[in-house]
Amino acid sequence: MQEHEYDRCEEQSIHPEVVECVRTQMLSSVPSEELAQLFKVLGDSTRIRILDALYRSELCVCDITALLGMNQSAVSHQLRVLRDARIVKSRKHGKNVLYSLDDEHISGLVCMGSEHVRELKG
Amino acid sequence: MQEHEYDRCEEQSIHPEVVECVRTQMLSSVPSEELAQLFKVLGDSTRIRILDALYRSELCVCDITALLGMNQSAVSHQLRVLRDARIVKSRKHGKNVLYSLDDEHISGLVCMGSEHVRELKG
DNA sequence: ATATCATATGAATGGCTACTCATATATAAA
DNA sequence: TTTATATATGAGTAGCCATTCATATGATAT
Repeated sequence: MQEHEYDRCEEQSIHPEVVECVRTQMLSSVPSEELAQLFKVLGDSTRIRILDALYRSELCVCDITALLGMNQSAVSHQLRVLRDARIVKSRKHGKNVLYSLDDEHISGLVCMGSEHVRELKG
Repeated sequence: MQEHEYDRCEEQSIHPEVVECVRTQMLSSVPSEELAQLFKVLGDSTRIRILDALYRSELCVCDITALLGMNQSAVSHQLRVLRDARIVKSRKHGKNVLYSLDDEHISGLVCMGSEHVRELKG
């Protein structure tokens, strides 16, 4: 995250040197589609609430359903999205399926995101 | 993130005590709608690419447009989304408008997210 | 085996959103 | 002032996605 003096702007509409420099760095960098996919999965309040709950305890589907006051089918669909993204994992226990967070990065992301949100208001 | 022994599951479909306990903690917790909104903004590859570029240098709109090889209008629309979420900020410089990241949390989120993505493949 | 309970899933749908096109605004240059 | 350039924005549209409904699967108990 360097500083740039923008005296170059005066002459041309674009600044090919800067653009080329940044382009080079970007190429070896973020796989944007997959990263966006991860954030997309986190970008739904139902899924955030599920993660918020699972952060506090391993829970079965009907518990989550009760917690959120939602349709069981809707919850299962969202759990599938979270499972596919390997954000949560599940294990069978009798008739129940118990869900829990699969990765420490995720709680980190949620914490850091919450901080950002908190600061925007404060 | 406590452990739970799930012997309770046998008798009833739901476990009211656990649910109530988790519910209490959740109430004083994440404002899920706003947090989801933040992640939703990050959940688009065009916007991720813009952030990836701005992480490396302050850039004007036409530079970003050239970098992404996209319609200028599309870029401006996405910059607006990022600006509204206070993820990027802008300043005028002659005819140009220079954009840069507004918040350190964001680069942190992108880094942590990238790590998650990287581990899923590795 | 049958009934019941917990979870998963396919199809249908309404709402949202990223992009395009056309155009407006704003700044600078001639 | 006129012209050109940079950016912003409103309307329109196509594609995506969260939820619901109906149903399937799978496990336990009777």
